[in-house]
Amino acid sequence: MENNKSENDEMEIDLSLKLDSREEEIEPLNEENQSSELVNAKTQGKDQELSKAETSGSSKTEELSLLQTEMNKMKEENKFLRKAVEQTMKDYYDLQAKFAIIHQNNHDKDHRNFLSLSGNDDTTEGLTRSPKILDIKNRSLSQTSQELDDIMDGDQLGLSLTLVSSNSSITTNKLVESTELEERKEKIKEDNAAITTQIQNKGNLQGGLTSHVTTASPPNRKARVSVRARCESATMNDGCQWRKYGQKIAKGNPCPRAYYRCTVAPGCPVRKQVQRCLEDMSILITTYEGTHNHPLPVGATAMASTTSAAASFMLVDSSINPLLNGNINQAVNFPNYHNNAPNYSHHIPNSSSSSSPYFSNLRNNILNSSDPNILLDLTKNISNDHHHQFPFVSSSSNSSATATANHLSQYSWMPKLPSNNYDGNSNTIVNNLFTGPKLQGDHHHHQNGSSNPILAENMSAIATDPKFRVAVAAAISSLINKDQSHPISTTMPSSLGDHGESNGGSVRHSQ
DNA sequence: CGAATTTGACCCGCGC
DNA sequence: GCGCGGGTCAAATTCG
Repeated sequence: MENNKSENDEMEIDLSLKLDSREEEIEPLNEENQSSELVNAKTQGKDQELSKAETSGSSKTEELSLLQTEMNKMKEENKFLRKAVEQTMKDYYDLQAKFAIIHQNNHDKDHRNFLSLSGNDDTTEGLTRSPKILDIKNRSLSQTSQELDDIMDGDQLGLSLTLVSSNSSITTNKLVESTELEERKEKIKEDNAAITTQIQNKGNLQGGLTSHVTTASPPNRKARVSVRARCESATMNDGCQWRKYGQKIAKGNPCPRAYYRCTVAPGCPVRKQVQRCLEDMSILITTYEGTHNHPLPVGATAMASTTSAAASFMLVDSSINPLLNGNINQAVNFPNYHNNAPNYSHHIPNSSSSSSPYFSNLRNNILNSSDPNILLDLTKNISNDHHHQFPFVSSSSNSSATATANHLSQYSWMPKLPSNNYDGNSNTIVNNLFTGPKLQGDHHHHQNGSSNPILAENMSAIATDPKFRVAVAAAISSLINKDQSHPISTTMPSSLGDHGESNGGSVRHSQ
C-alpha cells in the first residue's frame, strides 16, 4: 500500500508540473522524471502532497490534472495531425496541377514515341534533324540473366538506347520532389485512384536514378511497348509463358495478329500481340501491354517488363535526378558499370548545354502524349540505308500496331550515330550486336588493334541470333525496371534457349 | 483425356 | 444510330 501511495504522489507532482507548462512544447515524461530538480521536488513535497490528498478534496484536483494532461496531449496530437493534413493537401494539389497539365496536353494526339535499340554508327542525319534523341550508353547489360552475364562479363559491350519522340513543342514540367515526398505522393495517388508506378532500378541504380511512371491516363489507355525483332518462329521468346487466346486479321496487314496472355501466374494482366511485318515477313512485331503481377523468371524479366521499363525510361524525372538536367549521360549510365563505361556524352549533340530542356521536353512529351506506344526496334537496318531519316510520323496515322507496322515498313529508320563519335571497341560490339551478318564485313574497320578477335567473333555470332538481340534489349528494359514489387525469381531457365510460349506447356489456365 | 489452339461470335469504343 | 475495327470470349478442334 505504501508503495502505491508513493507512486500516486509522484504522479501528482508530475502532472502539476505539466500544467504549469502546458502552452509550451511538452517534453517527454521520462525526461522530466530524469531531471534532478524534479526528483528533489518529489521527495521534498512528498509529505505535503500526502497530507493534501488525505485531507482536502484531492480527488478533484487529481481529476482536473488528468483532464488537463489529456487535453494537452490532444492538442499536441491535433497539431501533428494538422501538419499531416496540410502536407497531404499540399501534395494533393500538386498532383492535381500535374494532372491538369497532362490533360491539357492530351490534345496532341500525334505523339509517337520510339524507343530504339541500335548499334548503328551513322545517325548523323537523325541526330541533327531531331533534337529529341536520348542516347543511353551502357556497357555490361547483364544482371538480369545469367546468360547475359556470362556473355558480357568483362567485355566491352556498349549498347545504345535511342529514344525518339516526334513531338517538338512541349511544355516543361517542373517536378520538384524529395524522396519522402515521393512516398507520400504514392499514398495520395492511391487514395485518389491515380495510377502510379514507382520504378526503381535494382542495385545498379543505387546512385539515385529512380524512375517514376505516372500514368495519368484513363484506365483504358495502357502504355504499350512494341518490339520489332527478326524472328523466324511464331513468336519471340521472352522467357514468359503465354497462351494464345485469339487471332485476327487486322486492317492493313494480311498477316494475322495473334493475341497472347501471360500464363505465368493466374490473373496476370499482361497481354501481347504478335504480328508479322507486312513488308518484311522475317520481322516480328510484338506488342506488350500491362505489367506482370508476379515474380518474373530471370529470362523473362527483361522483355516481360518492357512496358513499364520503357515507360519509366522515358519518364525519368529530371528534377528528382539533378543529373538529368546537367548531363544525360551521367544520369543514365548505370553506376555499376561506371568503372568501365566510357564517356558517352559526346553521342548526344550538345549534351552538356542543351540536354536539360531536351530531355525534359522529351519526357514531358511522352508523359503528356495520349499515345503511350513505344517501339523498341531490334532489327538493325540490314539494308544499310543511310539516307532515310527517322520517320517523324504524321498525325494521320493511328496508334495501332498495324499502323506501327506500316510505318516501320515504310522507313528504314534506324538511328545512325555518327561514326566519328564512336570510340573504338565497345561500339564495334554494339554494331555487331545489332547489325547482323551482312554488316559484319562492312564495319570490320571499327575493330581497332586492341580488340579481342575471339571476343569479336563470339559477339558476331551472338549478334546474329535474333533471340539474343531480344534478350539484350530485354535486359536493358529490365535494368530500368528492376524495381517493381516483383522479386526476380531465379528458377527459370534462360530465355535464350527455349520458347516461352506455353505450347505444350504444363501451366493450367482458366479463362 | 487433359491442355492448348483455332476460329467464329460477340462486345465495345470510335468516327461519321 | 450505324458501321467499322480492335479486342476478347468460348465452343470446337487439335495435339501430345
